Amino acid sequence: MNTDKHSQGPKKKDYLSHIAFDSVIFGFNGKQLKILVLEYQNTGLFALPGGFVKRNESLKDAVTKGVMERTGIEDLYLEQFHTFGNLDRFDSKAMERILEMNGLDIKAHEWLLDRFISIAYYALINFEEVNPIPDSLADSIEWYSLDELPPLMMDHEEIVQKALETLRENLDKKLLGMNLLPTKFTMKELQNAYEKIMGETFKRTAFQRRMLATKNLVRHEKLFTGGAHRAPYLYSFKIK
Amino acid sequence: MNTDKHSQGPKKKDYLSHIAFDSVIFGFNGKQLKILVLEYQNTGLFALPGGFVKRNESLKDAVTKGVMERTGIEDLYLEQFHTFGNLDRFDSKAMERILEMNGLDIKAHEWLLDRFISIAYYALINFEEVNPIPDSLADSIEWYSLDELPPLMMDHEEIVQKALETLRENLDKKLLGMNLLPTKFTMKELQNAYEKIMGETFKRTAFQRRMLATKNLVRHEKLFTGGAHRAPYLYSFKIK
DNA sequence: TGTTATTGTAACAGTTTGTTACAATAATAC
DNA sequence: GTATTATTGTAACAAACTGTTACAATAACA
Repeated sequence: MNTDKHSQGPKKKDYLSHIAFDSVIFGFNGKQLKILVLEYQNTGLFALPGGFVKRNESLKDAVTKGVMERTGIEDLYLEQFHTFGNLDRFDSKAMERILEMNGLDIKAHEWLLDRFISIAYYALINFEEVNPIPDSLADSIEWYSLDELPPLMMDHEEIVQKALETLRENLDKKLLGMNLLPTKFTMKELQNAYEKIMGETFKRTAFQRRMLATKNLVRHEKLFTGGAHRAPYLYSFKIK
Repeated sequence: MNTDKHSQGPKKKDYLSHIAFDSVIFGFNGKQLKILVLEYQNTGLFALPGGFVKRNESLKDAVTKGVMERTGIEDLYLEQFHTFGNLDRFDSKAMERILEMNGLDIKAHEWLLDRFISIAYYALINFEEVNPIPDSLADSIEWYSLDELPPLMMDHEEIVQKALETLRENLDKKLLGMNLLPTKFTMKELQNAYEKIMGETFKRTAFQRRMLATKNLVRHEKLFTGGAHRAPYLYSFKIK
């Protein structure tokens, strides 16, 4: 736990003004698709994990490091999908409240109340393999189902929607590189992931044939779960 | 022609610092695919048309207006495709030279020499239907074939590559909404556009059948070119 | 040794895509 | 007129892919 909770927040001189990033971290456990949401200290405000870009680091490094610091999750494969720049997208009142509730001086952090453009990234992860840790500004960090999201700050709901659209468009290409599933998984788990992400169901036999036809899967030993039926094979993604 | 050539450049207080945009304008005339490149006044520096975002306008409005001002082309359908934020992407020496050669005071425009993150957009247009006009900072604005591009400033060549990749991935979805072809066109012209953009050839009969199967085309009268052969039909895109 | 639930495939049909073939022309030459 | 030439619009067949049904091959348990 960070004990510097009430020490100084980000300093203007260290960061690029007007530039922020936000991340949509999709998590899956074989059954449900969720996303990671922060709740800010004593404010009732919910937001996506985000941050700012230091003057001396690349955008990509800033996002990789920033998401790690705010969630405690390492080795995320983050993919940029859109940059949000509407005029109404920044809510200085909310930001003021977050600063106030964290005992940070508003005058010293005035630059945070200005207009920001945000570059958004998404990632996929198996949420049973990670243990998210809230950063010093946040009260909690929790996995929420997409249909049970709390009201999110600013335009963060729009960001989630766009992330989901992009994820659906790229699923065939991206699932392989992502750690959404355990290293070894059954065909049923794979189908479940596809169905939950795409929001539609697939016929078992056609799905299985399509996946095997991609030549991206390696078959391993069978998985004996104790069920009174034929045991399924385990598969893993072929590394190209 | 802008006669304020040597008047003040963009003022720091009017713009969001550290934020720029760049555009890749693809042009096609039925035969060749080209992109629009600016050459800066007396510097030998070539760049994509770009600009900055005013504090009181949305990113989208800034790009729409900015591209119009720098190229003279109106009604472009611009599509955001990536945001570039590497550390090495800004070249302050080049920017200094551009200011100098345009008689702009470097001290007064120091903010332009700082690090910028750039949101990139692309557009498609029929380059015989427009007449690009260089803005006051630029010497010329010209259409260049992709394989005859001059060396571009900063990371602009990387931006062009990424634009081309995105365009290829989205061609089926995007061509319809874009004004790349004349209102009415033959199947051969459409195939030519596809081949030049995708960088590969297609079988005439299969291509024709695939296009007609999309139900996005309306057939019009025939086009009599004077050639000693059957006249092709003209088509236009169906507006959905 | 049955019974039950689930998995892996084969078989067939229906659809889409690749390839070849050929008839239907516009202009021109005679 | 009629033959010639280049190109276009489709049909016809094959190959590949997808949807659907059927069924054999199991793990565990009664």
